[in-house]
Amino acid sequence: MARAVSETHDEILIAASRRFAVTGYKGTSLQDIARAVGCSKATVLYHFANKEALLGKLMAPAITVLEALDARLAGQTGAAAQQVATEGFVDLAVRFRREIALLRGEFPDLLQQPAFAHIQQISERLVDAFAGHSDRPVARIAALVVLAGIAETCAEFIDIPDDELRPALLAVVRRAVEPVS
Amino acid sequence: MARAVSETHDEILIAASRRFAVTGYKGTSLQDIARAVGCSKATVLYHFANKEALLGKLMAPAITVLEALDARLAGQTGAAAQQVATEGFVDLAVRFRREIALLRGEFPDLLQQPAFAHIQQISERLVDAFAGHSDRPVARIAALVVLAGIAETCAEFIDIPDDELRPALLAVVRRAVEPVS
DNA sequence: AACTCATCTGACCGATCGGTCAGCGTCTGA
DNA sequence: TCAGACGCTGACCGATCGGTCAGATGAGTT
Repeated sequence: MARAVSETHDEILIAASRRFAVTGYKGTSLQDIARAVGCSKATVLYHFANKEALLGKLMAPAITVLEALDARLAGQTGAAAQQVATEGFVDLAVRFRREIALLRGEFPDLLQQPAFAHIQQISERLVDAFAGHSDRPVARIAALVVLAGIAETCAEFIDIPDDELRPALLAVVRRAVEPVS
Repeated sequence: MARAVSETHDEILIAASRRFAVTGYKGTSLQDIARAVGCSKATVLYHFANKEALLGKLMAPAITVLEALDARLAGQTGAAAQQVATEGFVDLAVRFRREIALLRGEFPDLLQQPAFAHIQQISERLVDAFAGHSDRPVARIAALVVLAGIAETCAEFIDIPDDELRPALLAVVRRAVEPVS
Protein backbone atom coordinates (compact mmCIF):
# COMPACT_ATOMS: atom_id res chain seq x y z
CA MET A 1 0.00 0.00 0.00
CA ALA A 2 2.93 2.30 0.77
CA ARG A 3 3.46 4.87 -2.00
CA ALA A 4 6.30 7.30 -2.68
CA VAL A 5 6.52 10.13 -0.14
CA SER A 6 5.61 12.96 -2.40
CA GLU A 7 2.52 11.28 -3.82
CA THR A 8 0.28 11.02 -0.78
CA HIS A 9 1.82 14.18 0.65
CA ASP A 10 0.78 16.21 -2.37
CA GLU A 11 -2.61 14.52 -2.66
CA ILE A 12 -3.33 15.62 0.89
CA LEU A 13 -2.35 19.22 0.06
CA ILE A 14 -4.60 19.24 -3.01
CA ALA A 15 -7.56 17.68 -1.24
CA ALA A 16 -7.15 19.98 1.76
CA SER A 17 -7.05 23.05 -0.47
CA ARG A 18 -10.24 21.99 -2.20
CA ARG A 19 -12.11 21.12 0.98
CA PHE A 20 -10.95 24.23 2.86
CA ALA A 21 -12.07 26.44 -0.03
CA VAL A 22 -15.58 24.96 0.10
CA THR A 23 -16.24 24.50 3.81
CA GLY A 24 -13.60 26.76 5.35
CA TYR A 25 -10.73 25.91 7.70
CA LYS A 26 -12.72 25.33 10.86
CA GLY A 27 -15.52 23.69 8.91
CA THR A 28 -13.25 21.03 7.45
CA SER A 29 -12.13 18.14 9.66
CA LEU A 30 -8.99 16.07 9.19
CA GLN A 31 -11.37 13.15 8.68
CA ASP A 32 -12.96 14.99 5.72
CA ILE A 33 -9.55 15.48 4.12
CA ALA A 34 -8.53 11.88 4.75
CA ARG A 35 -11.77 10.64 3.20
CA ALA A 36 -11.20 12.80 0.09
CA VAL A 37 -7.67 11.44 -0.31
CA GLY A 38 -8.66 7.88 0.46
CA CYS A 39 -6.37 7.39 3.44
CA SER A 40 -6.73 7.44 7.21
CA LYS A 41 -6.78 10.52 9.39
CA ALA A 42 -3.59 9.25 11.02
CA THR A 43 -1.87 9.38 7.63
CA VAL A 44 -2.74 13.05 7.25
CA LEU A 45 -1.14 13.65 10.65
CA TYR A 46 1.86 11.55 9.64
CA HIS A 47 2.61 13.93 6.76
CA PHE A 48 1.73 17.16 8.59
CA ALA A 49 2.45 17.82 12.25
CA ASN A 50 -1.04 19.17 12.85
CA LYS A 51 -3.96 20.90 11.14
CA GLU A 52 -2.39 24.34 11.48
CA ALA A 53 0.83 23.17 9.79
CA LEU A 54 -1.28 21.96 6.86
CA LEU A 55 -2.88 25.38 6.56
CA GLY A 56 0.55 27.00 6.81
CA LYS A 57 1.87 24.98 3.89
CA LEU A 58 -1.15 25.92 1.78
CA MET A 59 -0.89 29.61 2.58
CA ALA A 60 2.89 29.97 2.30
CA PRO A 61 3.07 31.05 -1.38
CA ALA A 62 0.30 33.63 -0.94
CA ILE A 63 1.93 35.01 2.18
CA THR A 64 5.28 35.32 0.45
CA VAL A 65 3.73 37.37 -2.34
CA LEU A 66 1.84 39.48 0.18
CA GLU A 67 5.05 40.23 2.06
CA ALA A 68 6.77 41.17 -1.19
CA LEU A 69 3.94 43.61 -1.93
CA ASP A 70 4.30 45.05 1.55
CA ALA A 71 8.02 45.58 0.95
CA ARG A 72 7.39 47.32 -2.37
CA LEU A 73 4.85 49.53 -0.60
CA ALA A 74 7.31 50.68 2.04
CA GLY A 75 8.99 53.37 -0.05
CA GLN A 76 5.83 54.84 -1.60
CA THR A 77 3.48 57.61 -0.56
CA GLY A 78 0.31 59.29 -1.85
CA ALA A 79 -0.85 58.48 -5.36
CA ALA A 80 2.16 56.25 -6.04
CA ALA A 81 1.30 54.10 -3.01
CA GLN A 82 -2.31 53.89 -4.19
CA GLN A 83 -1.24 52.62 -7.58
CA VAL A 84 1.21 50.04 -6.23
CA ALA A 85 -1.36 48.81 -3.72
CA THR A 86 -4.12 48.62 -6.32
CA GLU A 87 -2.21 46.68 -8.94
CA GLY A 88 -0.35 44.56 -6.42
CA PHE A 89 -3.37 43.58 -4.38
CA VAL A 90 -5.69 42.93 -7.31
CA ASP A 91 -3.01 40.74 -8.85
CA LEU A 92 -2.48 38.86 -5.60
CA ALA A 93 -6.19 38.43 -4.95
CA VAL A 94 -6.88 37.10 -8.44
CA ARG A 95 -3.93 34.74 -8.33
CA PHE A 96 -4.62 33.36 -4.87
CA ARG A 97 -8.41 33.26 -5.04
CA ARG A 98 -8.50 29.74 -3.65
CA GLU A 99 -6.36 30.65 -0.64
CA ILE A 100 -8.56 33.65 0.09
CA ALA A 101 -11.68 31.51 -0.18
CA LEU A 102 -10.41 29.08 2.41
CA LEU A 103 -9.85 31.89 4.88
CA ARG A 104 -13.31 33.30 4.41
CA GLY A 105 -14.64 34.54 7.71
CA GLU A 106 -11.87 32.93 9.70
CA PHE A 107 -9.54 35.85 9.23
CA PRO A 108 -10.32 37.40 12.63
CA ASP A 109 -9.64 34.11 14.44
CA LEU A 110 -6.55 33.20 12.47
CA LEU A 111 -4.96 36.61 12.88
CA GLN A 112 -4.92 36.00 16.62
CA GLN A 113 -2.50 33.11 16.14
CA PRO A 114 1.13 34.27 16.41
CA ALA A 115 2.03 32.58 13.11
CA PHE A 116 -0.27 34.97 11.22
CA ALA A 117 0.02 38.01 13.46
CA HIS A 118 2.10 40.09 11.06
CA ILE A 119 -0.54 39.66 8.35
CA GLN A 120 -2.77 42.01 10.30
CA GLN A 121 -0.11 44.72 10.22
CA ILE A 122 0.40 44.22 6.50
CA SER A 123 -3.30 44.53 5.79
CA GLU A 124 -3.42 47.69 7.87
CA ARG A 125 -0.58 49.13 5.77
CA LEU A 126 -2.53 48.10 2.67
CA VAL A 127 -5.60 50.00 3.85
CA ASP A 128 -3.28 52.89 4.54
CA ALA A 129 -1.93 52.79 1.00
CA PHE A 130 -5.40 52.51 -0.57
CA ALA A 131 -6.35 55.57 1.45
CA GLY A 132 -3.32 57.42 0.06
CA HIS A 133 -2.00 57.60 3.64
CA SER A 134 -4.82 59.94 4.54
CA ASP A 135 -6.23 59.58 8.04
CA ARG A 136 -9.62 61.02 7.10
CA PRO A 137 -12.30 58.45 7.99
CA VAL A 138 -13.94 58.86 4.56
CA ALA A 139 -10.75 57.78 2.83
CA ARG A 140 -10.10 54.91 5.22
CA ILE A 141 -13.66 53.60 4.94
CA ALA A 142 -13.45 53.66 1.15
CA ALA A 143 -10.13 51.83 1.36
CA LEU A 144 -11.56 49.08 3.54
CA VAL A 145 -14.64 48.68 1.33
CA VAL A 146 -12.34 48.16 -1.62
CA LEU A 147 -9.95 45.80 0.13
CA ALA A 148 -12.64 43.60 1.67
CA GLY A 149 -14.79 43.76 -1.46
CA ILE A 150 -11.99 42.52 -3.70
CA ALA A 151 -11.15 39.66 -1.38
CA GLU A 152 -14.73 38.49 -1.08
CA THR A 153 -15.42 38.89 -4.78
CA CYS A 154 -12.35 36.87 -5.75
CA ALA A 155 -13.38 34.10 -3.39
CA GLU A 156 -16.82 34.12 -5.01
CA PHE A 157 -15.73 34.14 -8.65
CA ILE A 158 -13.50 31.06 -8.48
CA ASP A 159 -14.21 29.86 -12.00
CA ILE A 160 -14.07 33.06 -14.04
CA PRO A 161 -10.88 33.49 -16.17
CA ASP A 162 -8.14 35.64 -14.62
CA ASP A 163 -8.00 38.11 -17.50
CA GLU A 164 -11.69 38.83 -17.16
CA LEU A 165 -11.64 39.29 -13.40
CA ARG A 166 -8.48 41.39 -13.12
CA PRO A 167 -9.40 44.36 -15.36
CA ALA A 168 -12.90 44.50 -13.88
CA LEU A 169 -11.46 44.73 -10.38
CA LEU A 170 -8.90 47.34 -11.42
CA ALA A 171 -11.67 49.44 -12.93
CA VAL A 172 -13.86 49.40 -9.85
CA VAL A 173 -10.92 50.08 -7.51
CA ARG A 174 -9.78 53.11 -9.50
CA ARG A 175 -13.27 54.56 -9.39
CA ALA A 176 -13.90 53.72 -5.74
CA VAL A 177 -10.71 54.83 -4.04
CA GLU A 178 -10.62 58.42 -2.84
CA PRO A 179 -8.27 60.48 -5.03
CA VAL A 180 -5.37 61.91 -3.04
CA SER A 181 -5.71 65.58 -2.20
CA MET B 1 -33.12 32.41 42.11
CA ALA B 2 -36.00 32.32 39.65
CA ARG B 3 -36.43 35.71 37.95
CA ALA B 4 -39.21 37.13 35.80
CA VAL B 5 -39.43 35.51 32.36
CA SER B 6 -38.40 38.47 30.29
CA GLU B 7 -35.35 39.25 32.39
CA THR B 8 -33.21 36.17 31.83
CA HIS B 9 -34.67 35.74 28.37
CA ASP B 10 -33.51 39.19 27.32
CA GLU B 11 -30.16 38.87 29.06
CA ILE B 12 -29.49 35.75 27.03
CA LEU B 13 -30.34 37.59 23.81
CA ILE B 14 -28.04 40.48 24.68
CA ALA B 15 -25.16 38.26 25.75
CA ALA B 16 -25.56 36.03 22.70
CA SER B 17 -25.54 39.04 20.38
CA ARG B 18 -22.35 40.32 21.95
CA ARG B 19 -20.56 36.97 21.94
CA PHE B 20 -21.69 36.08 18.39
CA ALA B 21 -20.42 39.43 17.11
CA VAL B 22 -16.98 38.79 18.56
CA THR B 23 -16.40 35.09 18.00
CA GLY B 24 -18.99 34.30 15.33
CA TYR B 25 -21.92 31.90 15.42
CA LYS B 26 -20.02 28.64 15.13
CA GLY B 27 -17.23 30.00 17.32
CA THR B 28 -19.57 30.70 20.24
CA SER B 29 -20.79 27.81 22.37
CA LEU B 30 -23.98 27.76 24.41
CA GLN B 31 -21.69 27.37 27.41
CA ASP B 32 -19.99 30.69 26.51
CA ILE B 33 -23.35 32.45 26.40
CA ALA B 34 -24.49 30.87 29.67
CA ARG B 35 -21.26 31.94 31.36
CA ALA B 36 -21.71 35.53 30.14
CA VAL B 37 -25.26 35.63 31.49
CA GLY B 38 -24.41 33.87 34.72
CA CYS B 39 -26.76 30.93 34.30
CA SER B 40 -26.47 27.32 33.21
CA LYS B 41 -26.38 26.09 29.63
CA ALA B 42 -29.64 24.26 30.34
CA THR B 43 -31.30 27.60 31.13
CA VAL B 44 -30.29 28.96 27.72
CA LEU B 45 -31.95 25.92 26.16
CA TYR B 46 -34.99 26.38 28.38
CA HIS B 47 -35.61 29.83 26.90
CA PHE B 48 -34.66 28.94 23.31
CA ALA B 49 -35.43 25.62 21.64
CA ASN B 50 -31.90 25.35 20.23
CA LYS B 51 -28.92 27.37 19.13
CA GLU B 52 -30.40 28.05 15.70
CA ALA B 53 -33.59 29.44 17.22
CA LEU B 54 -31.47 31.86 19.24
CA LEU B 55 -29.78 33.05 16.07
CA GLY B 56 -33.16 33.35 14.36
CA LYS B 57 -34.49 35.64 17.10
CA LEU B 58 -31.39 37.85 16.84
CA MET B 59 -31.56 38.11 13.07
CA ALA B 60 -35.31 38.58 12.71
CA PRO B 61 -35.38 42.42 12.69
CA ALA B 62 -32.54 42.66 10.17
CA ILE B 63 -34.19 40.09 7.92
CA THR B 64 -37.51 41.94 8.05
CA VAL B 65 -35.82 45.15 6.91
CA LEU B 66 -33.93 43.27 4.20
CA GLU B 67 -37.16 41.77 2.90
CA ALA B 68 -38.78 45.20 2.88
CA LEU B 69 -35.87 46.54 0.81
CA ASP B 70 -36.27 43.61 -1.57
CA ALA B 71 -39.95 44.43 -1.99
CA ARG B 72 -39.19 48.09 -2.71
CA LEU B 73 -36.64 46.95 -5.27
CA ALA B 74 -39.11 44.82 -7.20
CA GLY B 75 -40.68 47.65 -9.18
CA GLN B 76 -37.45 49.46 -10.08
CA THR B 77 -35.03 49.19 -13.00
CA GLY B 78 -31.78 50.83 -14.15
CA ALA B 79 -30.57 53.93 -12.35
CA ALA B 80 -33.62 54.02 -10.09
CA ALA B 81 -32.90 50.48 -8.88
CA GLN B 82 -29.28 51.46 -8.26
CA GLN B 83 -30.32 54.36 -6.10
CA VAL B 84 -32.86 52.41 -4.07
CA ALA B 85 -30.37 49.58 -3.55
CA THR B 86 -27.57 51.95 -2.56
CA GLU B 87 -29.48 53.96 0.00
CA GLY B 88 -31.44 50.99 1.27
CA PHE B 89 -28.51 48.66 1.70
CA VAL B 90 -26.15 51.23 3.21
CA ASP B 91 -28.85 52.15 5.69
CA LEU B 92 -29.50 48.53 6.55
CA ALA B 93 -25.82 47.67 6.86
CA VAL B 94 -25.09 50.62 9.14
CA ARG B 95 -28.11 49.92 11.31
CA PHE B 96 -27.54 46.20 11.67
CA ARG B 97 -23.75 46.23 11.88
CA ARG B 98 -23.79 43.90 14.86
CA GLU B 99 -25.96 41.33 13.10
CA ILE B 100 -23.69 41.42 10.06
CA ALA B 101 -20.64 41.00 12.25
CA LEU B 102 -22.04 37.87 13.83
CA LEU B 103 -22.60 36.30 10.43
CA ARG B 104 -19.08 37.04 9.29
CA GLY B 105 -17.78 34.16 7.22
CA GLU B 106 -20.64 31.90 8.13
CA PHE B 107 -22.87 33.24 5.39
CA PRO B 108 -22.10 30.39 2.97
CA ASP B 109 -22.93 27.77 5.60
CA LEU B 110 -26.02 29.48 6.94
CA LEU B 111 -27.49 30.10 3.52
CA GLN B 112 -27.62 26.35 3.04
CA GLN B 113 -30.12 26.05 5.88
CA PRO B 114 -33.71 26.22 4.60
CA ALA B 115 -34.59 28.93 7.12
CA PHE B 116 -32.19 31.36 5.44
CA ALA B 117 -32.42 30.08 1.88
CA HIS B 118 -34.41 33.03 0.52
CA ILE B 119 -31.71 35.43 1.76
CA GLN B 120 -29.46 34.17 -0.99
CA GLN B 121 -32.04 35.08 -3.64
CA ILE B 122 -32.49 38.51 -2.10
CA SER B 123 -28.75 39.20 -2.13
CA GLU B 124 -28.59 38.09 -5.75
CA ARG B 125 -31.33 40.58 -6.59
CA LEU B 126 -29.36 43.22 -4.67
CA VAL B 127 -26.25 42.56 -6.75
CA ASP B 128 -28.52 42.79 -9.79
CA ALA B 129 -29.79 46.18 -8.69
CA PHE B 130 -26.31 47.50 -7.90
CA ALA B 131 -25.30 46.41 -11.39
CA GLY B 132 -28.23 48.36 -12.83
CA HIS B 133 -29.64 45.02 -14.05
CA SER B 134 -26.78 44.76 -16.50
CA ASP B 135 -25.45 41.28 -17.13
CA ARG B 136 -22.00 42.50 -18.17
CA PRO B 137 -19.41 40.82 -15.90
CA VAL B 138 -17.69 44.16 -15.28
CA ALA B 139 -20.86 45.61 -13.81
CA ARG B 140 -21.65 42.51 -11.76
CA ILE B 141 -18.12 42.31 -10.35
CA ALA B 142 -18.26 45.96 -9.32
CA ALA B 143 -21.62 45.33 -7.69
CA LEU B 144 -20.32 42.41 -5.66
CA VAL B 145 -17.22 44.32 -4.58
CA VAL B 146 -19.47 47.08 -3.29
CA LEU B 147 -21.96 44.79 -1.57
CA ALA B 148 -19.36 42.62 0.15
CA GLY B 149 -17.16 45.60 0.95
CA ILE B 150 -19.94 47.46 2.70
CA ALA B 151 -20.91 44.44 4.77
CA GLU B 152 -17.37 43.72 5.88
CA THR B 153 -16.60 47.37 6.58
CA CYS B 154 -19.69 47.82 8.72
CA ALA B 155 -18.79 44.75 10.72
CA GLU B 156 -15.31 46.19 11.24
CA PHE B 157 -16.34 49.73 12.23
CA ILE B 158 -18.65 48.74 15.08
CA ASP B 159 -17.92 51.75 17.26
CA ILE B 160 -17.92 54.63 14.78
CA PRO B 161 -21.04 56.89 14.90
CA ASP B 162 -23.75 56.09 12.33
CA ASP B 163 -23.75 59.56 10.79
CA GLU B 164 -20.05 59.33 10.07
CA LEU B 165 -20.16 55.86 8.55
CA ARG B 166 -23.27 56.28 6.39
CA PRO B 167 -22.21 59.25 4.21
CA ALA B 168 -18.74 57.78 3.74
CA LEU B 169 -20.25 54.53 2.48
CA LEU B 170 -22.72 56.32 0.22
CA ALA B 171 -19.85 58.29 -1.29
CA VAL B 172 -17.73 55.26 -2.10
CA VAL B 173 -20.69 53.31 -3.49
CA ARG B 174 -21.69 56.13 -5.83
CA ARG B 175 -18.17 56.31 -7.19
CA ALA B 176 -17.64 52.55 -7.41
CA VAL B 177 -20.84 51.34 -9.03
CA GLU B 178 -20.85 51.20 -12.83
CA PRO B 179 -23.11 53.98 -14.24
CA VAL B 180 -26.01 52.55 -16.22
CA SER B 181 -25.55 52.75 -19.98
C1' DA C 1 -51.61 23.31 53.88
C1' DA C 2 -51.78 21.49 49.40
C1' DC C 3 -51.40 22.12 44.67
C1' DT C 4 -49.84 24.31 40.27
C1' DC C 5 -46.69 26.08 37.37
C1' DA C 6 -42.83 28.67 35.52
C1' DT C 7 -37.90 28.87 36.18
C1' DC C 8 -33.71 26.86 36.66
C1' DT C 9 -30.08 23.28 37.28
C1' DG C 10 -26.60 19.21 37.49
C1' DA C 11 -25.84 15.12 35.51
C1' DC C 12 -25.77 12.90 31.60
C1' DC C 13 -25.92 11.58 26.40
C1' DG C 14 -23.98 10.57 21.69
C1' DA C 15 -21.28 12.73 18.27
C1' DT C 16 -17.27 14.83 16.70
C1' DC C 17 -13.12 17.22 17.14
C1' DG C 18 -7.64 17.29 16.88
C1' DG C 19 -4.15 14.47 18.18
C1' DT C 20 -1.25 10.14 20.02
C1' DC C 21 0.70 5.65 19.76
C1' DA C 22 2.05 0.88 19.16
C1' DG C 23 2.56 -1.86 15.59
C1' DC C 24 1.76 -3.49 10.75
C1' DG C 25 3.86 -4.47 5.99
C1' DT C 26 7.34 -3.22 2.51
C1' DC C 27 11.38 -1.56 0.56
C1' DT C 28 16.44 -0.89 0.69
C1' DG C 29 21.28 -0.81 1.64
C1' DA C 30 24.97 -3.00 4.16
C1' DT D 1 19.94 -12.08 4.87
C1' DC D 2 18.57 -9.02 7.98
C1' DA D 3 18.23 -4.50 10.46
C1' DG D 4 16.25 -0.32 10.11
C1' DA D 5 13.78 3.38 7.84
C1' DC D 6 9.48 4.56 5.73
C1' DG D 7 4.55 4.89 4.83
C1' DC D 8 0.56 3.87 6.87
C1' DT D 9 -3.25 2.35 10.03
C1' DG D 10 -6.84 1.10 13.79
C1' DA D 11 -7.67 1.87 18.27
C1' DC D 12 -7.76 5.00 21.48
C1' DC D 13 -7.53 9.59 24.22
C1' DG D 14 -9.37 13.87 26.49
C1' DA D 15 -11.95 17.83 25.32
C1' DT D 16 -15.85 20.03 23.66
C1' DC D 17 -19.99 20.37 21.17
C1' DG D 18 -25.46 20.77 21.08
C1' DG D 19 -29.04 18.82 23.35
C1' DT D 20 -32.10 15.93 26.97
C1' DC D 21 -34.17 15.01 31.32
C1' DA D 22 -35.64 14.30 36.01
C1' DG D 23 -35.95 16.88 39.68
C1' DA D 24 -35.13 21.07 42.95
C1' DT D 25 -36.87 25.70 44.11
C1' DG D 26 -39.96 29.21 45.00
C1' DA D 27 -43.92 32.27 44.19
C1' DG D 28 -48.98 32.49 43.57
C1' DT D 29 -53.71 30.36 44.02
C1' DT D 30 -57.17 27.79 46.19
